[in-house]
Amino acid sequence: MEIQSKYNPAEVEGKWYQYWMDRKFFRSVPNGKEPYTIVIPPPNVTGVLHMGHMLNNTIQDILVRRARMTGKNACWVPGTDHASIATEAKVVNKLREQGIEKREIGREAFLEHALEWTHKHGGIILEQLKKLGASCDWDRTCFTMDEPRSASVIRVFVDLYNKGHIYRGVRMVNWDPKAKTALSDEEVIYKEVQSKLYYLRYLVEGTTDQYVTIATTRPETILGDTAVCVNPADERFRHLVGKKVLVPLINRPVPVIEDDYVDMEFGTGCLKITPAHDPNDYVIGMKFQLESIDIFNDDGTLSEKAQLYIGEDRFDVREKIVPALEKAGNLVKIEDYTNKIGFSERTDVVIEPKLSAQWFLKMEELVKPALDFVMDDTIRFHPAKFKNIYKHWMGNIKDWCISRQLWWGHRIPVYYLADGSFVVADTDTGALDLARIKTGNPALTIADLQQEEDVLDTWFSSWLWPISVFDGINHPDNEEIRYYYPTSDLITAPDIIFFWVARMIIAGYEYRHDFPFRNVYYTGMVRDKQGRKMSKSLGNSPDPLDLIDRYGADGVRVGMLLCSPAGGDLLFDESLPQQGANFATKIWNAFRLVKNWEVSASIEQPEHARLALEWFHHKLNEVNTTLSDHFEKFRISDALMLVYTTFRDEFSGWLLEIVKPAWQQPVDATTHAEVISLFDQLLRLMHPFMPFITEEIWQLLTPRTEGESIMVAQMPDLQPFDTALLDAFENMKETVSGIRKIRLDNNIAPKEPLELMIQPGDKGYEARLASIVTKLANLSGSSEVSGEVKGAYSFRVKSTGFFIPMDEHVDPAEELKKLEEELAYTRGFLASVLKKLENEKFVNSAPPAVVDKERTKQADAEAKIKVLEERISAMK
RNA sequence: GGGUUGUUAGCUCAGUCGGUUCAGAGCGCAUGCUUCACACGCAUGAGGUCACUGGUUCGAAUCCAGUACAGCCCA
Repeated sequence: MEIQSKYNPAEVEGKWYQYWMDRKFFRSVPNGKEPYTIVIPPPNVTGVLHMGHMLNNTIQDILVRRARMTGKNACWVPGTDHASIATEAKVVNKLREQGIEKREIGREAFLEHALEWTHKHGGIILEQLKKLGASCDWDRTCFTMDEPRSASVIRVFVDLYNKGHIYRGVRMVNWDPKAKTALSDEEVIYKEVQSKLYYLRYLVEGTTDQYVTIATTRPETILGDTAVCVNPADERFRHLVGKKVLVPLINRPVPVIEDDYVDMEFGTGCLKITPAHDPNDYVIGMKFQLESIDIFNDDGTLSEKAQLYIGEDRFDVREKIVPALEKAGNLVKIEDYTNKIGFSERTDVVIEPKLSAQWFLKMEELVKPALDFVMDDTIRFHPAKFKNIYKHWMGNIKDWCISRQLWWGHRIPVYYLADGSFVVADTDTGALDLARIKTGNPALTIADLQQEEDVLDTWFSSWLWPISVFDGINHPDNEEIRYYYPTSDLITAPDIIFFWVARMIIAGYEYRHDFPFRNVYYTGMVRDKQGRKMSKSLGNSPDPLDLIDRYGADGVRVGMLLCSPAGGDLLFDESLPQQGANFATKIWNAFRLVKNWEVSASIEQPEHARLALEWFHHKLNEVNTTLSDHFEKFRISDALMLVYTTFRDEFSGWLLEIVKPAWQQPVDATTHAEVISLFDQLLRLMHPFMPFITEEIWQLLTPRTEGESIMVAQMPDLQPFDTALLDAFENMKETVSGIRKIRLDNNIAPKEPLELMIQPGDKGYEARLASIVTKLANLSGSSEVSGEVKGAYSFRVKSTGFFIPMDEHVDPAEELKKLEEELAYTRGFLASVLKKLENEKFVNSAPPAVVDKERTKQADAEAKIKVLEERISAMK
């Protein structure tokens, strides 16, 4: 067989993905096996794959592939969400470029444009995931606005309304003046900005020279002021309480009130109150029954109620009102000031707190089981530190504003009657029936009902995702939901712990009376090398597909994981996928070595090969056991590092080097067959991390029948291992390293054979492994001695002394110096052990096992000191 | 401002709930090697008062308290 000297990921990866697809290996249907289920965090339908997706989906694929190979019925459900605000914004922009305004064409036509957009862009991200190797069951691909999912959302809204959990209320919401919609608190990003603090003085009514000075960062909002507030304990302003002051420029008289909310230390200690445009002022406004004057239009321009600057943008007005105030004699001073301002996550404009009528979901009752079952580890968070954050949020939960003033989304199933009252039903005919009953008027028609214009928050559909992808809302008893729910693991980023994770848990308990997933694994955020978030504006995010082109999907997958502990950020650098690609090459080269051996049935298996293979069997069992433990604890990075070092160091570095026949010599058939078998098992352990190269090599390693694949092969069984043999082998490695070091220090070529003499102690050397040392260290021979060897280099492993006689090379003074350093170190170590053992309290109170270990250390150190002392005295 | 998490090698991080020669890994760095699968490699090595200060304990990177600094969440 001809094997290419270079591994070519681009060729191999496409081929095998198609092979898996053609044979429906990703497909899952309920059967008698234990299910393993992951629902994908649905990416935004208009988005493209970014580095966060790469990390997130790599981890999911690793878990799913491993589950499949450990006998489970693995099901990974892909899908996308409709992303109300982001998608609507993109469609609006696109239409605007064509000179079309959303309002002009109306809701129906707009939705057609949005759907068209979705069809055009919606599949891109899922196609990109295929390049990564994602083993999703593509037949199950869902969309939050497809038919079953939409019906689920509407059904849940109606149900929660009927249970009394949903209400309509006027609240101060986060208003996005660009998208012209309310946002939930979680969609607001607070950023620190350099702004100004303006000190303005208000004339006390009925005087001509008495003023009160307030400080504000938003001078334009004075037009909506309806009070000035001071702290009741503040002597400076006592005389003003109960009087009125005049709002500058418009001379509206407003009362001076007192409330201990006001911080006496901040600004002037005197606070202007604008109930319509500040959440805290709103609370005070309610308390004192102040008038609310809404001076802004929905697009952030000033309304007629502002009296001045009508129709002008809020930021333009800020520029203009300052000179006007100065001219009117109301501006006292301006200071630089740093504060945090909320920005829209989607449109990045400054959020305007605004009073408006919205739909809310009451959270207080719903969160109860969702909080308890996380705190008692029914649902486990990895890492567990996120439990605290979760608890804090759940404990301080506020009602969820679920309405959005948009068209792209699930239209709220509320139908208004002419008198402003409303009915809630999942269809318009259902609503009509309810309306007829409610009004007692059987003559009502659908035309008499006006459906709510607003749509639901996108998260109001994603929170049902683990249920709705199996159609468990519409058909709660269907076979799929009963088989796949609860799902196994959720892999997501911590920044949506409230948006999504918490709410899915809430919905799970409300609609399935059970948790939606057993484990939640929080990935870190992918940052650049300097620790900055990857963003389009910084241009510091590599294109994932370009990375796959250059390093192969396997290389990128390994690179993403090499350095990403759960919950910890990943500082991405191209050296990481480079390292992954290098590792793929390493595997390929090991394969070439093994596959290019000439095999001879007529030669005996050498002793060193037999021993090394026996050792590696045990090593593999040990690794497999540790690997299972890592996976159980979601230490995915550690798991990868383990297979990485096992393949590179133990398999390639030790095993293959030992069994490798001499140049152009054949290998015996027994050794060859065993190496192939061990290689096969290693490939299985590595497959979840590097699906493509492992499949390619697995298929070439031995003849396979049509339809076979490593991805549906089973992982090696967990078996016990001989730790004594593993320990002995580690000592052997130390011996070989000791000889190599002597060669390096003395410039002795590897080709030059050396003679080794061994002075056995009670530890550090096992004669049965001698043949391996002889091969690896290129020894001309080895023999046991009982005493000192003169004119030799020496080193020790445990209490065994090793000598390389080299009269012509050895510098006795140098050798003596090394020995004395080693002796001093060992004596120091012994002293610290004795200090413990001579301490009665230690001997009496420490566990016997610990004391025994100390005694062992003592004995080992004493033996080594004896060896060293003998050696030193012999040299003198 | 409130809450919360962290601070271990040049960098990124482990350290499995106080005890194996426990101070580790990967990368990077240094030195040597074009050795026959692999220089995308191999061999060997250097690097750390475990942020600081106290306390508990026979014993602390690990537990407790405080300090400094940093991050995250919330207002």
